[in-house]
Amino acid sequence: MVIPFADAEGVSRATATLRNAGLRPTRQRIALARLLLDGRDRHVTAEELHGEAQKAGTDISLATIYNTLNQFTESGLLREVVVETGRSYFDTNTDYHHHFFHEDTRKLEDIPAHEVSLAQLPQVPPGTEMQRVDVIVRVVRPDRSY
Amino acid sequence: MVIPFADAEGVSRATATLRNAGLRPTRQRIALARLLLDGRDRHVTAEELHGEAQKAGTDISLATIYNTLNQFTESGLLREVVVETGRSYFDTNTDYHHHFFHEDTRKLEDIPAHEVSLAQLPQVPPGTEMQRVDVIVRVVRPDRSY
DNA sequence: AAATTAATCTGGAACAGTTCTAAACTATTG
DNA sequence: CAATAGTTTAGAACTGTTCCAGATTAATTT
Repeated sequence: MVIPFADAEGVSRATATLRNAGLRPTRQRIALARLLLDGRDRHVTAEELHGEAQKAGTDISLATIYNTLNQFTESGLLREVVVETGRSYFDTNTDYHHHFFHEDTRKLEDIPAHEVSLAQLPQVPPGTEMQRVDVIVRVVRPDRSY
Repeated sequence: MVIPFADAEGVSRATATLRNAGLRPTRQRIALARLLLDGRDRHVTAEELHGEAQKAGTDISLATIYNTLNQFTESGLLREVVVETGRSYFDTNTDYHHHFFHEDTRKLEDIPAHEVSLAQLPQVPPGTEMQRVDVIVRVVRPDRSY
């Protein structure tokens, strides 16, 4: 028998994190913060997170999953990564870093910050300012069928 | 009065391009090749291209626009660029290069190849090979409202 | 600690972009 | 010019996401 979220530790840490971010600590947000913001570097889609929450014994509607992922992203607790159309990935690592994208498994993997370096950044178009640079290294498992 | 596609030049060039790519030169593909593959560097969405084709006097169904964009991409005449979920951009420049993405106007702009250089590429995960590296520099028009 | 209020959550409908399907059409081949 | 293999099409279907209006819950006031 699993007692979901029995440890008060995680709950109060999640609560603090949410308060810091200016988000009211609701049952749903606490549960998601505990699943997501526990220090591990992860890349989840809304559907995946929804599944995980179910598995952890918390019923959270998909609409709330989406709302929460967006709110977490807006308040800097998560970072959104775009690698394919039609599917959003949310990264629990908000530090500056880049990604491998496994085209065949559709999984993201962090590239340690120091392993890519941009020797030269372009001058941005007049009247604009740089917001962020995304580097995506797309990899595949080579086809050995020939 | 506009005579659409009156110049035989463009038609035969487009036809040749399509044949080279192993694509049967149909009325629709020729029209799209002429709109798209004329040497200009452009970034179009399916909807935009659909609109352009209409304006040029060619009725092409949206399904065909999608089919054609995908076929052109598969055969190397176009390159797909992913910067936002839910919307695909097709780039007529298939050379190695990177992009600015204007977050506010949702427009892509090429970064000349020599203006970005990756000093160091990461070692790819074991068992995989690098397929492509995408660098997206996201820019915004700064908010001067304060 | 009840009442008030403001924010949040929810299921389901709506939506956008894209792909699928099966029938009609057309370029190529013989 | 008939046969056939490939292509186009309208519309349905699909996927991921957002919107909505009513129900619920956290915070605030009394």
